[in-house]
This record gives sequence, structure tokens and C-alpha cells, in this order.
Amino acid sequence: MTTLFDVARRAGVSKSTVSNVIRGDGRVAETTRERVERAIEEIQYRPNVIARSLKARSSMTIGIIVPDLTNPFHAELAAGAERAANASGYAALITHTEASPHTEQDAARAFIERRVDCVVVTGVSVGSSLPALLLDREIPVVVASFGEADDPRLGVIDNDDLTAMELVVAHLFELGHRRMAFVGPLLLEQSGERRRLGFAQALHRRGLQDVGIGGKPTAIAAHNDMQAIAVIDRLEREGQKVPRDVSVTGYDDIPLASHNRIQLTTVHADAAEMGRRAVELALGAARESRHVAYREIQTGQLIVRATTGRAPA
Amino acid sequence: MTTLFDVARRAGVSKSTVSNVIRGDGRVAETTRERVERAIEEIQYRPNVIARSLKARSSMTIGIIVPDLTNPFHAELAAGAERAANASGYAALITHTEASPHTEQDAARAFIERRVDCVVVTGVSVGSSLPALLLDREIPVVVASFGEADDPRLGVIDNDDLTAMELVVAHLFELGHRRMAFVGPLLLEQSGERRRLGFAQALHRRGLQDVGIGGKPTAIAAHNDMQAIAVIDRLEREGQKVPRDVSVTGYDDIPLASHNRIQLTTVHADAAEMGRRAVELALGAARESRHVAYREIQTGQLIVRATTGRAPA
DNA sequence: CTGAAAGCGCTTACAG
DNA sequence: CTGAAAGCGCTTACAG
Repeated sequence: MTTLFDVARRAGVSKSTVSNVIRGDGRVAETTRERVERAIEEIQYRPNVIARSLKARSSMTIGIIVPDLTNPFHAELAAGAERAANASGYAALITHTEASPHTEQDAARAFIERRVDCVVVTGVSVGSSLPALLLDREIPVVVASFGEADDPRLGVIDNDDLTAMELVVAHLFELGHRRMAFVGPLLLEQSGERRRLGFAQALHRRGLQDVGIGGKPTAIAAHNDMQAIAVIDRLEREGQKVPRDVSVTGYDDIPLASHNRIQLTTVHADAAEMGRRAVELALGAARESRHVAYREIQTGQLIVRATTGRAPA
Repeated sequence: MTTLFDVARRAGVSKSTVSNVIRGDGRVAETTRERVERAIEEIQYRPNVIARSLKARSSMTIGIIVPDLTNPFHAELAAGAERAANASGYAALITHTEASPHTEQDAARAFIERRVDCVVVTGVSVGSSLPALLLDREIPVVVASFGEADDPRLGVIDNDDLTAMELVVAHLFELGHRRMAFVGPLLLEQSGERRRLGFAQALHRRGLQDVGIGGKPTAIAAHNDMQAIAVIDRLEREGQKVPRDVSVTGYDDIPLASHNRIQLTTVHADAAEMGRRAVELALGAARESRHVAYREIQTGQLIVRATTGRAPA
């Protein structure tokens, strides 16, 4: 690879001057600038960001942690975050953890060693130490759709799960359902617990409680759309019909939820926008060398489609 | 952040010695090693990979380009690649391009400037310059599921699309279909053309030709599963039934394809394994400072499920 | 407006 | 077995 020095030599100037034109530093004579730019063009010079990072103490890269890239909600969120990072000149180191504590530790270590400027996390294992590991190194982190985010240093972009689950239960209750169950996430994600709690509270207000999946529920509220779709698959393979025999709800409103053959009743969340906003907050904090320490909670709409219906008599 | 120097000072040795114990260089006295390790532990030292990269001329990171993170096939492939990279101590810079030439250029530039050791590409726009941009910089690239990969320097992990489309057409033909159409990818991906070609050739062998989507086909072969699922959605919203009125096939066999409500007839491909293998080839080449220049073609099984049936009378 | 010099945090011969 | 020194490719005061 060619270096600054190569273009300096070819243009007949010093490395400092080349650096000045590249960084757009004002004090460079017009003719010098042109000469340097021509040299850059001729030898196809591309600055070495690694060298720059070392000096600047900023890697110009952000870390993104997602439990499961294969879940469209997480993929959309990561994609939104990545796009926003790119737009600001940052590259994105993305790693998926399958909510495994061990993989999370490895990812944290890799991010620390590579000196990422900040990180956004779309989900972690229950009781994960990942955020603390990063925060303790003064790396700003914002968590999106997360569950209990108790560390005050965290940035949080989240959904109001409690309200959302109240909407879900109100809807099901109105359809006559009295035997309901919550089904947690496929992976051991921390966010599962808060939705379970919201569900339980909403039932409690109506003098009901979770009958569990074994308790012949007439309605099942799944932790997210992917889980809801898996539940429908299982029920229907067992010969039950959704929603005739059992109603099912999701959470996230992934594109597939509105597919003609799925038509899932779910809670809407704007994954891409959450990703974009998370990066905005994280980069802002990184640039000012502080933690984010700020939370933003949005409450999602309930989208009623065709997987919920009147409770069977 | 603490540096090598901090631990050297605390352990009362030189930076060289600390470096030697960290890198596991043999010639270090046992007691010295212990002293250094204790110091590292006490001040929680983590090496700066950026500095190491600068000296070593290897960034220990790989680039991954995917057109659409939201497509489970690409997500799986990227996840498999990412996992394999991590297992070898590499981090993964992932960027999604939406098959936009402009974004592809930006990604290539970012990868070059960050000196990624190699890149794996799961799809590009038609006629994309992305691979050449990288190859010309002596960066090994392997393309997976790609379409026409004409550059001999490329590594290629691919499916035998021609054979696969022959299987698809044979299956449909046997069910009595004579009016068939191919539907290309949602994004302008290069891989679309080869599947279209295989489809056309298979029809031609039977004295048929593509009637196009407007030609009232009784069977539609989609470029991939996501497109097939979108086609089913569209058809059924227009009041047609799949497969009663129209049969539909996909390609990839994403997890959703086997869902009870989808049951898509499709061609199986092992995305995660393709990703793993792609990284293996790319890293091997990177370590030897050469291009991959090697191709591996697998032919996928046709999985017959419930979106294909006898042609309507 | 331009260049010499120091330094970012490592690694790597090389001496001792 | 250990350390001093040079160098990876940049940036950034500072002189001139």
C-alpha cells in the first residue's frame, strides 16, 4: 500500500503538507493543493485509518451487539444502526451472541481491544455483564429494546412494554379470553422478563393469572413475532387452528407479520428508527467523552390482525 | 486507557518484556512472567489492537458485504461468516448495501481505508465494481451465492443454479405446468440473472418459454424464498390460491420456508456453512498474501413442500 | 504557506 | 533472560 510519504515525494512536498490537504486544513496554497491532489489520484492513495486512529485516539468504528441476526427485528435494528454509523463516517463491527454469556464476554473484549468509540446493544442474556464491562472502560453504550436497564450510565431506547402488554391483554380479554399464557423468547434474552411482568400485571388487574402453556390457554402472548410465528407453527401442526382454537399475539411487527398467510396481531415497533436513534445518541456521547445517561421510551400501537379472535365457547 | 508502558512500570520491567509475555514469546523467566501477569490483572490492561495492527500490517478484521441484512439467507450467511471470523480472532465489519452501487463504493473505500485483511461478499448489484476495487488492492475476496463471478482472482462459494433451476422446472413440468414465469430478486442483485438463465434453459429444453408474470402463468419460480413469499402474498391478496391456482417455488430454504403456513417448495442451501467456508478460504488466502482464486460449487436439493401442485385444468 | 520533529501504542530485531 | 531503539503511517503543535 502507498503511504503519505509516497504522495509527498511524488508531489515534492512534505508529509505535513499532504496531511493538511487531505484533512482540508485551510492554509495550503492553491497550486500546492492541486499538485498533491494529482499525486493522490495518480498513485491511488488511500489514507490508513488505522494509523490515523492511533494518533487521534478514535477508531471511527462503533460496535453493535445483536443476540440473533436471523431475527428480522434485530437485523432491521442493526441495519438502521449501521446505516446511521456509515452516514457519519463510522464503520460498524457487528457481532451476534445468541445470548450466550461467554460470547458476550468475547465480544466485549474484542470491542475494547479495538477501541470502538461506542456500542449499541439490541439484546443480551439475562443478568449479562456486557454493558458494565464496556461502561467501566468509559465506552458509551446505548441499549435498545432491552428489558431492565438499571445502570444510570446507559443510554436507553426502549418500548413501554408494560403499557403494550396491557393493550394486548385488554384486547384478548375483550374477545372473551380468560385462560391466557405468556411465552418467553427463544433465546435467554433479558428483555423477556419485563414483557412477562407486564402481561402478569395486566392479568392481575382483571383477577386472572397466567395459566402457563400447559394450562390449555385459549390465548398466547408471545415475547416477540418470531416466537409467535413459531407458536403458530407448533399449534397448527398439533391440529389446532389459530385463532379458532387459540389466539396468538406477537411483538415487534416485523414485515412478515403482515403477510397474508400470517396476519399476526402484534405490537408495532420501528426497529430501523430505533437503530438510527441509538447510534445518534451513542455517537453524541462518544464525541463528548461522556456516557449517554439518557432514556427514551416509546409506546407502540397494538396492530390487530387475524391471529386473535373470540375465545372458543 | 492503560498502555504497555503502564504495566511495564508497575511490574518494574521494560515494554519489550511485557510485550513478550503478552504474545507468549518463550524466553521470559517464570518469576518475571508472573510479575507481569499480576500487573496486567491489577490495572486491567487490554492491548490496543489498533497499535498492534499498525505495526503488524494486519488489522485482524474482515469485511462482510451483504445486500440485505433483513433477508434471513443473507443474515444466516453473514452470521456464519462472523462466527468463523471470531473463532479465528478476527472481528467483522459488516455493511449492507441494498445492492446500491453508490453504497457499494463507499463500503469498498471504508474497507480499504481500514485495511481489512479480506472480505466476503454475499451479493452485489448487477455489474458491480466492488470486487475489482478490492482485488486491485490485493485484498482477497470470496463471493458467496453470487451469479457471474468472472474475475479469476475471486474465491467463489456457490450453488449450481443451472442444475437447481432444471430440478425446479422438471418438478413443475411433471405437475403439468406449461405456462411458467420467473420472478427476479427484490433488489437488483447480480445473482438474479443466472437463475433466470437456468430457468429459461430448462424451459427451452422442453420447448417452452417464460410467459412472464403478465402471461397468466400457472407456476412461478421466484429468485429466492423471500421473493417467493412476497409473490404468495400478492397472489393471495388478489384472490388466487397457492397452489390451487398458481404454484410457487423459492430458493434458499430459509427456516420460514418450512413453517406450517408457508410450506414452500424450494431449493436447499446451507447459508451458515457457506459463510463459514467463505471465511475459511478468505483468511487462508490473506495469511499467505495471495488471492483465493478457487471455486466450490454445490448443488442443492429440491425440497418439495406444499406451494406446488398440479396445474389447473 | 510549508516542513522538521515528536508522538500515538505497539512489535521486533539486536545487543548485552 | 531483558532492555534500548527503530519503525508502522499518520497528526499536530511549532518554527520559520
